[in-house]
Amino acid sequence: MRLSAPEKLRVHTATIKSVAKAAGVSTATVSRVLTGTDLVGDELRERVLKVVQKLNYQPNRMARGLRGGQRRMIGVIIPDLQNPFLTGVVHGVEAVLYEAGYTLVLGHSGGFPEREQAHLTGLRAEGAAGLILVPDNGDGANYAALAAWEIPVVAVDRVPKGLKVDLVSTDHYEGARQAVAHLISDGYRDIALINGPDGFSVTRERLAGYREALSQAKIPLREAYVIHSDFRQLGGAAAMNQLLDLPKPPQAVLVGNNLMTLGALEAAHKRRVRIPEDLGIVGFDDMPWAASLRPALTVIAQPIEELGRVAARLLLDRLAGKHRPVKQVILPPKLIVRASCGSHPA
Amino acid sequence: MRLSAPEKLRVHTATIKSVAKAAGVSTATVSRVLTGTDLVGDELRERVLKVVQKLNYQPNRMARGLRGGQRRMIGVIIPDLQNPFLTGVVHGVEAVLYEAGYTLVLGHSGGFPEREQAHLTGLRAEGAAGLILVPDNGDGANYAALAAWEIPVVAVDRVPKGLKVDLVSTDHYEGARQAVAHLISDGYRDIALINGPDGFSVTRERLAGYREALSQAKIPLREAYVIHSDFRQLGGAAAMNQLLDLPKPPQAVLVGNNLMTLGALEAAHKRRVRIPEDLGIVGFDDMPWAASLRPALTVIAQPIEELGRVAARLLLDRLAGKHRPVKQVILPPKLIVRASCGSHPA
DNA sequence: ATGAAAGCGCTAACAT
DNA sequence: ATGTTAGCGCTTTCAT
Repeated sequence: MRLSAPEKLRVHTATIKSVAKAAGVSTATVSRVLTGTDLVGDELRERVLKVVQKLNYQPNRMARGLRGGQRRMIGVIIPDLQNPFLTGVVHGVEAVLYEAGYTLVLGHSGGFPEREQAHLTGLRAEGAAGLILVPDNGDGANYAALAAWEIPVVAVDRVPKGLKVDLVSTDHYEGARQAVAHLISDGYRDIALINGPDGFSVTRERLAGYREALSQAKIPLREAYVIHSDFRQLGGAAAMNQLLDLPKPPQAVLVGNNLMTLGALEAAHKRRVRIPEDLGIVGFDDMPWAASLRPALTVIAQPIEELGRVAARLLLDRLAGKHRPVKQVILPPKLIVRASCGSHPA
Repeated sequence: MRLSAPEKLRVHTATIKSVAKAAGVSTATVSRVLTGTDLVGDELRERVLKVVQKLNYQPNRMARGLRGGQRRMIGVIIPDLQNPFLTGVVHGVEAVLYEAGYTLVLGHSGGFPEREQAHLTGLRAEGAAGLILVPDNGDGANYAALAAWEIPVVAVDRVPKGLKVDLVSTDHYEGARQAVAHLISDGYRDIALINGPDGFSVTRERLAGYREALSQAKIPLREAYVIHSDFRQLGGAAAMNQLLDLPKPPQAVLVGNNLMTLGALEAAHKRRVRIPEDLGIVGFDDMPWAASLRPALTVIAQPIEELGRVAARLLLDRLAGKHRPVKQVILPPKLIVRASCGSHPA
């Protein structure tokens, strides 16, 4: 698709040339005034500034970038714009990046590897200085090109397949272990796990934590109690239904993210399961609505914004030219006990 | 802040020149092959494509844009990245824009007018082809510059001060009217409104709808029942507390957005107010968690993604060069009755 | 301290 | 059908 009138569409904007002419100086002087790279006499500086003001002149970033200048743009790619965990991370990233004078460009893949790819190549063409990535569940082919493209990359929450980069993540193993241990101490024994999709690092780690807590309490693991869902609300509901349809339904469930928890809760309500009497629930992520749910939700809270802030700082370090080995920062989760699980009448 | 080693940082990337040399053709031929503007002989085309592949060449968008080419980037600015209503709108925008081959660059102001300003000038420098804007509550000074900058702009949800542009919005007047009328039909008479901040168009319209419904039922409006809050969770809680502290607290409340509703609900729970027996609640926006709240929430649902889609289409029209007068598209809201209001024992 | 001029990577007008 | 070249708006030597 081409624009209909490419020529006419050109907006008449002030350029460095028009400013120079109006101020009666050379373009170099204007550039110097604006970038502050070199001293300019007070009189000329004044004149230039005045004209810039009057013409509402704004240097063209493309032209600037072209001349080999510093790139001040950071790409951030997340799989889902509507997942509050992810937007929370972005919020943290931005707080730090903005402070450091970088612009953030946000892309999201919506679960389509080709979109992630499109954003990747787009950001490259746009000259992004660095990349913060919450990897989607592709086969890693996406990242092959990224490896060749030598800009700093930091991954958040999940390990990108086939890419050796810095990683910031919560300790999902410990989170799952704590949650299940808490449920056990409440008297629940038949405990299920609604986990993320197969293939994610988070998914593996949570499963490991779940196993550990069970084995610690000498409770055998039942395959039917571990379900792989899709991080989405509908998936959570489907998983819960599947569990409740079992000949021997679980007494408690640990759900692997915020949206799936919402779905699971809804499904339980529909079937008139009483929580926490008939079924205890612990969810991952403490969301603004967690306390207002029916019943108020016990959660494993991740330090969401901190994940983003740390990721941004790691990137800034690399951007500053620090060469150090690839690093993993693992932040601790926190159990927040509310009303969705309680003493089980075992 | 300057990068420490600007020179060394330049990533060695294939350019059109290196491709041309490697393929033994001129740069013009490479350009022609890649843009498809002109026919190129099969043999050369083959050769070029092969080299492009091998060198993993990616045309530099900045250089392209600089040459007066079409701009394919659309800026989207929202006040709050963490408000699911807003991310829902962006989702709708993107669906359409992506289809049309545009890239979306997302910025958010976080309630700071200077950040909105920064994004505006940034997008301008970056050469954005158009802008979709959910205005923040500034004094309109931000948009003065925007008016001079002659690119298409579409506003969503709120009327930007001092800017005459296309607008897409829900019928907030009708939404508020319906909600209050429903509460009245349920037997509630003392009905409060937790509204948005003063100065927003939405705020005015909802107040008008609220007034209309009351006057229709011949219920006098009480000033103390109308509270201006801030669209955030804490604000909603504070407003609810203020209402419940009144000598004569309301029997029902209409809350002006999703996050404030969460806060209001939490505050009511803390004070052990029974809903809907003691207090009926209707909230704006149907969110994924609305049905799982305690109690399930009656809401005025906005066609969130549709708002975004329509906005994107309006922008695409203008981008295609269609000149038509400024237009307002007002979409209908929908009342969804759940359990947070019910027959009131009047 | 200031100006002239080269050149960033690319496309398009002009040659051939 | 292909190559040569000018120039997009800017920064940055290199002169002066």
